Amino acid sequence: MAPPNKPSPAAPSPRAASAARASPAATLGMVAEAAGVSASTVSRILNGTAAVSDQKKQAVYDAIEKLGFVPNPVARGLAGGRTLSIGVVTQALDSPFYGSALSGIEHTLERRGYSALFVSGQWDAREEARCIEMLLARRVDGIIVLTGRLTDAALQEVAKTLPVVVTGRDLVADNLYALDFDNAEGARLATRHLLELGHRRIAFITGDPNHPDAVQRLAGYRSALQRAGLPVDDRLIEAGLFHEESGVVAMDRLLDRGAAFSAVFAANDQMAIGACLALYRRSLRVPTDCSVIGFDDLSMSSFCLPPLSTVRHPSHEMGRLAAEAMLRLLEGQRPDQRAPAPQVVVRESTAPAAADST
Amino acid sequence: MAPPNKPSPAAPSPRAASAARASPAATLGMVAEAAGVSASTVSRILNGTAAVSDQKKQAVYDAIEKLGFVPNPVARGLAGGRTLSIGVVTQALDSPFYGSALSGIEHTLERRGYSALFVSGQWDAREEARCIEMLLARRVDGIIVLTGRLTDAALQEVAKTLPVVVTGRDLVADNLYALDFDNAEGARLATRHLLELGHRRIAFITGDPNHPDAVQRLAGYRSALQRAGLPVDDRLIEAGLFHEESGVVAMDRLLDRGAAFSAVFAANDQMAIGACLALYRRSLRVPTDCSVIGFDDLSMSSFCLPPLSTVRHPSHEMGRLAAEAMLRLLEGQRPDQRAPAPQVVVRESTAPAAADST
DNA sequence: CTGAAAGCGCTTACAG
DNA sequence: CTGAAAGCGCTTACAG
Repeated sequence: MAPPNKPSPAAPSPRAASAARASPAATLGMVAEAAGVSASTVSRILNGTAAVSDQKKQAVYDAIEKLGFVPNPVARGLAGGRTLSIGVVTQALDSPFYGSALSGIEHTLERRGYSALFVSGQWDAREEARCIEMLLARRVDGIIVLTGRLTDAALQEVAKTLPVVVTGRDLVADNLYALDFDNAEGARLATRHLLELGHRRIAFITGDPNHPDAVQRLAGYRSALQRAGLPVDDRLIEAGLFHEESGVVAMDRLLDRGAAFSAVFAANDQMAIGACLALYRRSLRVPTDCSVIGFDDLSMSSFCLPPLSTVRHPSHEMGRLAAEAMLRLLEGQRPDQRAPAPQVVVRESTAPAAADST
Repeated sequence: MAPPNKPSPAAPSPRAASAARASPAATLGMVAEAAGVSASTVSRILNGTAAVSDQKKQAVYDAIEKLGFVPNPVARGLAGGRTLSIGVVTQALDSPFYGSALSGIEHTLERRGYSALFVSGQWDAREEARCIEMLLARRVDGIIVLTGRLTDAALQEVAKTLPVVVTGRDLVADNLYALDFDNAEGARLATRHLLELGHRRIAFITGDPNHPDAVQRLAGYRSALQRAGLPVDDRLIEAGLFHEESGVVAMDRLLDRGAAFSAVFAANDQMAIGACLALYRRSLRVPTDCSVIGFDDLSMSSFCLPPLSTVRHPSHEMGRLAAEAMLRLLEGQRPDQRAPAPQVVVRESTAPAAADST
């Protein structure tokens, strides 16, 4: 419909042609020409940057439609400084907990036109720092850090460059939002659940002591015991590394040293699952011989044998909330998302203590 | 050391300043100036595009060091057509199988300077197509598709634009590499393992019939039975959806209809785990009352109670191989990576059939 | 071996 | 309300 004003000045260069052998890929300039307006105008319409007459607007939309134009985010990123991408540093892509959080992030970001760049820090502060460098180099618009081992100071430094949201910390700083989860309270609840069932000697498998979650959960365990007027017996505490195998090792050690307990609380579900296997190997039944409770409520935990009691730490929702907080930061607003309160999920791995073990 | 030839023409613009409040971010131009060479020369050194005298080379490296210069991949992508990023379309970020594959991809790509853009197709062909559009718009250098529901034709179409590697298919096309895994053989092996244990009535829980993996595994099951001269009884086949819950539902149905069987083969570990729970609910013991074998060998499967027998489908390695194939395609070479042969992993969920059930 | 110049596809002051 | 122009930070023919 729009009359071709002049011959197209932009014959596809050999480079462009090889980059897109299929469709030559319409550019904003081509849209402008087809609609008989300037490139600036097309850009403004696309970004809602300025009011444009309805007439031109329609012409532009028609041209976009006809040419199948999709703005090039790379060029957009270079010119405008915004790439519509958010960096996400996680510990691992193959973790049941983090995987679910990533999926929560992806879903809420994508419906707002952002895409996520996932990089994993491998539980190592130096790696995490490298991830952040890389994300900075790729000019992401913001960075979400899932817990991790970076210092608060390092995070605040990053926040001087672009918006940051971090989970698992209690930290306030400019251009940064911390979405904290009450791990201590969660651990307290888990321990209390066991106490209420009549258990008095409750073992604890802690997570990696370098991980903030681990120390908070240990603190919660201790505090629940103390509130109940019970001693904290260090011989009942064994360290794991948050994965299944470390749970079996920890439980083996507990058992080998002849520690007497009628219940175990593992600082996460994966270690609880490992602990159950160690118990099984010795023909000890859960929960008859020993109750076990985990932490996180992974989706797989309801399929354990027996289904695992745990404390709910909604990973998918945590991811969603973190992403929403990032969106608010990007809009220049103060985020206000709050993590849900921890809550015990009672399934079948915990039972009242036998009369003789109380 | 390099004498400042002329006053810097590039005072940081207000935009650049706000985009990087912390460090002003050195550019290639600044490096060139500091080293007393042209931007072209710096670019060539960085890319090894042409021989450069050692003298200038050294000056440039010094300048890069001093300024802490990191090339901007966004600009690089715009100018050179290469973004050093690979799009990966997966089904879900929170799947134990795919998560592990993604991690294999990430590791091998990152050590070659590429980064991965993960997007998930949600088990939906239309979603997958959208993911690919998005990746194309972001100008990734190549796309890895983990199985998925796209037609072969659609994939070939994408391969006209950029290199594609896809898993779970047997497909040859230009600029595309299919890394296939022998699902049928794996299923045959699993079934044969059960047969060798003396089982004669073996139930099968298939995966989503729209998924190629599912149909191949079903075929393998059938073929093993036939080779053994046994009939295929459709009443012993029940469909699941590849997740745990569908495994319990399928097993419930099998049990409810009074089908007689002494062993079950589930088309993946997640459904096998679900099946075990259903059995447990009815006080049926694994493997005493019923043997169960899965497929995939997820890392969690060795922690099941009892530890699950399965066929090894090495997700992490599959990811690594797919990424390596992509790297070769990018180098203009023909990939030659082959998926490892399937292999039964015998653990404790399978046992000889009781005398009366053979 | 090395520069100057044009260009990648957009955005954004700057002027109407 | 709308254009022309400059610029984002690189790469790559094109000429020496």
